Amino acid sequence: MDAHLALAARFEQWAMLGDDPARCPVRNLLDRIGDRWSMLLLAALAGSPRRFSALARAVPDISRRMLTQTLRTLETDGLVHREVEPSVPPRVTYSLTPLGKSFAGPLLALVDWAEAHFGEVEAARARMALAS
Amino acid sequence: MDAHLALAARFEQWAMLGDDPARCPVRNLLDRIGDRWSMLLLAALAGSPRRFSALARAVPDISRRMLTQTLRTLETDGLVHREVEPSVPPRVTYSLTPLGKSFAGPLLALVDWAEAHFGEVEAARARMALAS
DNA sequence: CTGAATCCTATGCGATACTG
DNA sequence: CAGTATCGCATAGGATTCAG
Repeated sequence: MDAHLALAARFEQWAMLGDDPARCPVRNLLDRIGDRWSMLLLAALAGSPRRFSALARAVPDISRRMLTQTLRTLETDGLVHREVEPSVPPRVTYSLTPLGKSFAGPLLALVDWAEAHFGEVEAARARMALAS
Repeated sequence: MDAHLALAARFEQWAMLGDDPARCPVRNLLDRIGDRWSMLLLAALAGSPRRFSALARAVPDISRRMLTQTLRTLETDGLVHREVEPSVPPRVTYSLTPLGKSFAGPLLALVDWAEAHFGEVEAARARMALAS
C-alpha cells in the first residue's frame, strides 16, 4: 500500500479521537518536537553524548536559555538522559535514551526527504513568486 | 548502519553549512511544516482531494484564518494544489501534488513512531512529575 | 462557500545579567 | 561550566467581521 494511502487511513482513525492533544499521539508529538530546536538537538545527540557547551557549539544560533529549556522538555519526555557529574566546575552530559534513539529512524526519513526535495520546493516558490 | 548513526553523519554535514535556513534544507523544512497545522493538513489530504469546508470539518479546531494561511504556504512550497471552480458559490478543491504525496512516507514514519511510543513518553512524564 | 481584513492575546524566543 | 531570572519583542494564531 502506498504511504499516502496508509497515512489517510491513520488520519481517519485518529480524527475519531477528537482534537484533544492529550489523547492524540500525533498532536502530542507535534506540540513537543514541532518547535525550532527539538529535532535539531536530537540530531546533534544522535552520534554520541555531548556536554552542554558542546551542544551550544554544535547548534551555534541557539540561546542558552532555549538550549536548557528544550533539553529539559526532551528529558521529561524520556528522549534524552541528563547526567550530572558532581565536580567543580560541574560537567553535565546529555545523551539519547533508547527511546530517543528509536526516534532517529523517523527523523532520518524527514531529513532525507528535505535534502532530496529541497530543490523542488525552491522551484515551486520561484514559480509562485513569478505568478504573483 | 543504525539510523541514529546515519543521522549523526548528516548532522555533521549540514552543520558545516552554518545555520542559515536558506542554505540548510532541514532548517528550511522545519520552519515550514514544524507548525501546528501543516502536517495535519497534509495527512488530511493524503487520502483524496478535499474542499475547503471538508478540510475545516476534518480538522475541527483549526480557525478559517489558519486553514487558509497554512494551505497557501503549502501551495507556494509546491506540496498542495489549489483548484478553483468558477461557480457561484465557488468550490475550491485542495489536493496533494506529486511532491506532496512523496512527503507521505516520512510523515507516516513520524505518525507510526508517535503511536508506537506514546505510552513510553507518557510514562516518562509521569516519572518526572513524581520526581519533582 | 471561500475567503480577506482587522484586532487582540498568548507565547516562543533572544538578550542580558546574575549564581553555585 | 552550566545553568537561573528577568525583560522585551516578534510572531503565531484565535475571534470577529466583511466581501465576492
